[in-house]
Amino acid sequence: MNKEKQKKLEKNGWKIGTTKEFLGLTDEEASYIELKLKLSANLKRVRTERKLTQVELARIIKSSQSRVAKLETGDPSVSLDLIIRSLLALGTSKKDIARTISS
Amino acid sequence: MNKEKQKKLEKNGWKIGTTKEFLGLTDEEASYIELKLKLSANLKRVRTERKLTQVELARIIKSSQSRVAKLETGDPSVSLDLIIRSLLALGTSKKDIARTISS
DNA sequence: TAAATATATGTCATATCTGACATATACGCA
DNA sequence: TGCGTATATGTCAGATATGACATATATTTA
Repeated sequence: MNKEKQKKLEKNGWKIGTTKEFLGLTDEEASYIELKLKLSANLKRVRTERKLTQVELARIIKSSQSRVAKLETGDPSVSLDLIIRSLLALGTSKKDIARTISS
Repeated sequence: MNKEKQKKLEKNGWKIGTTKEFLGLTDEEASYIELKLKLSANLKRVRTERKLTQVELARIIKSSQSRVAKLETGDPSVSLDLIIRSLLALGTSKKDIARTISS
């Protein structure tokens, strides 16, 4: 996949028009990235709601603080698998995950 | 993660009690696997509805027939990322994906 | 303000996922 | 039955994701 495009995408809040057309993403690519970003944002929301630090979450999911940071900032190196597993580890229900996806 | 457990899980239709307790999975593991299996089954459903062969789907997602077979049989070697991307490539909406997840 | 705490970024060796290939099995249908 | 077509399974080299670490940058607290 296209790491560079996604990296760019995550940084520009100043765009004119959609980032999708700016970067020339296909519909699938755009949807996929959008999905990941939504779930990442949700993960951060859930963690902070639970008043956990990134270090604490890292312990729970048996990872590291740096990876949690990457999870939450939508770093292109993180997989949907890890995002979903982290959400599940925090007790997020399937219904909530579904809600986030279709929102 | 635990490939062997999942591999077992996918084969036994004859279990007594839940596979989860039989295999000693944690709640997160069980939910995660269940999620993947649901989405895999959905992918197969969508493909056959569209009257596509595995070879044709493989072309669309730029993969191979064998990987498509693995996608659809819930092989432990396939990621959620690939399942989701395949569904998106077939035009499945986020709403539909969400429905599958919370079903 | 400074120090403490939390989060972000960069890098890397290793683990896991990937497409591709060979080959096996299943399912028609003549 | 055998033959054509579709799907499943096994393997592997190369690609991508991973946890861990160092370190930079925010953010909070005294």
